[in-house]
Amino acid sequence: MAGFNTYTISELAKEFEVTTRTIRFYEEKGLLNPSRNGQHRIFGKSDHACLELILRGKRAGLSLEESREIIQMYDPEGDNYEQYQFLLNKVDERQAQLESQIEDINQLIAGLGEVRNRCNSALKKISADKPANK
Amino acid sequence: MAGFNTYTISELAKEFEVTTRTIRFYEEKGLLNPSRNGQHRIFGKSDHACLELILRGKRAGLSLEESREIIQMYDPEGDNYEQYQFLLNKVDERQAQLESQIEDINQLIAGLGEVRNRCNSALKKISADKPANK
DNA sequence: AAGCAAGTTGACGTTAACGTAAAGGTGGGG
DNA sequence: CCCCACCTTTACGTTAACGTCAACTTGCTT
Repeated sequence: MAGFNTYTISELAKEFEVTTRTIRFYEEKGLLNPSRNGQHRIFGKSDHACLELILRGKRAGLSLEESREIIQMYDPEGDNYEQYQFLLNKVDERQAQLESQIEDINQLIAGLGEVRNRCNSALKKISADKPANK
Repeated sequence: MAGFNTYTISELAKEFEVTTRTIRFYEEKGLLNPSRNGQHRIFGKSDHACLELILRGKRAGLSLEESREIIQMYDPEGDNYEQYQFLLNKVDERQAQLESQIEDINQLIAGLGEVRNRCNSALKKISADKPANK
């Protein structure tokens, strides 16, 4: 262990249940920016937050590129009026996409509800055909 | 065109905006089961429904394997009590997974809300520093 | 007959997201 | 001093999900 809000690569790996290879890969892709102590990587609070976001994005079905885009929103490049307006638009776009994704998932769930109904009907019919055990 | 509820490969491709290669690939993987007129594929209503489900699953971030699993739920293999019970469990599992996926997405959206707030604050500050145009 | 659009089967190429093995530096404990 | 656990870089391997030719057949149309 090094400082306070810092992590070694294996600490991060253990906490988020990923391999060290995965973490190095995310760094390669520019999604994490650890500092160095000689050769060794030192991950800070922001790396921790980024990794959390990446993995959440992954569970949500986002690609690393999409997660990177979201990460960049948290850390805007310019600071003038147009930049912020542009960023707000991007935020809205991304939110719309995520919401339409929720719709798709809800439709899948609705479909499963239909399957469940059929199952229950079939089970009822079976137990009606077999009134043996009562 | 052939019959009533049937489609050629390019009709399906056009309707769902995918390539014919994609459709053949899904057949290769056993996700679609077109009948044949000689060499030519003839897709029916169930193929149409499956393709719709596959693409919805894709937008939701599911792999083809996961979509296949869901498809198989619609068309149960056995028909005895245990089979239906087993299927009901699978349905519940999958639904739970989809719901937790929605949670992840909602957290991403919440994060975007934070970004939006920061943006708006920054914009307010900028327009406060520049009361030139009243 | 000739050609063109639409379909077919291989077969190899590509990208993303890592896995996995090789070969080596580095600080502490026995 | 030597081993061990942990870290490093380099590099090739792998899987999913198609893309992209190439080389045909088939049916219609001119």
